[in-house]
Amino acid sequence: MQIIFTHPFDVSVEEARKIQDELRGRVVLECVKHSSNWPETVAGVDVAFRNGIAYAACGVFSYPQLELLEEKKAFRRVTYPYIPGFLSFREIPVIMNPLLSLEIEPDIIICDGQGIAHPRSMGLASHIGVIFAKPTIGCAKSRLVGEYKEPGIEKGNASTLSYRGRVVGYVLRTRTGVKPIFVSPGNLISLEDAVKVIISCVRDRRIPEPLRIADKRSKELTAK
DNA sequence: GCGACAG
DNA sequence: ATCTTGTCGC
Repeated sequence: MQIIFTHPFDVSVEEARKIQDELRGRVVLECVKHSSNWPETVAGVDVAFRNGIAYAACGVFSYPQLELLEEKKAFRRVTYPYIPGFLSFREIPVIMNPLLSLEIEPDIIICDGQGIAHPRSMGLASHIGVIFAKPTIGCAKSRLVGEYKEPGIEKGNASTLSYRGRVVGYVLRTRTGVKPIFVSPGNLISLEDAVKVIISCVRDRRIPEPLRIADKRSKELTAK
């Protein structure tokens, strides 16, 4: 993969806000040129923390079989605190190298956080999507912004997530009786396709496979 | 000023 | 996110 837009990460909140406003203009909410069997591969990326060190893991999977094809990991000292709305600046530094060193370039990258369901439409997934000019999907375990009505208790139910009068994502019940997940497009993909892909990546757990495995792997790194 | 707030 | 024991439910 190639970086097509980069910037310094250890910035103040004011600078971070400016960067987000600048990157926002580069987000594309539709798929660009792809065949009927797109995507053929999807990647999941996640970061775990321990003692001031951030551990990242990313895995590339075949789609829709979801067989693990390649894995890349990395760790880095944490240099940015967690600030709601600025998660990107804390996680992207350590996620960068694993993504760059992948031999198999994934068609879509699934991120553990929001896509455009963000105060400035620049959640982690959108940020990563713009930096790499790749399709990305935000898949979060809880809400950052937006209103929605609780989806039905049964697996498969969903409701829209709206923010400032716009539908920015979907609240998906991936397991009966279990807390739903929040899906929003990151970049170069439509809301509909983002949801379809995520649904196809869900096996028998709440979290879609690519992300579940990446989460597992990053946490394993934490123990060593 | 008060409450909300991805990971 | 991380820390951390037991415990409820399929």
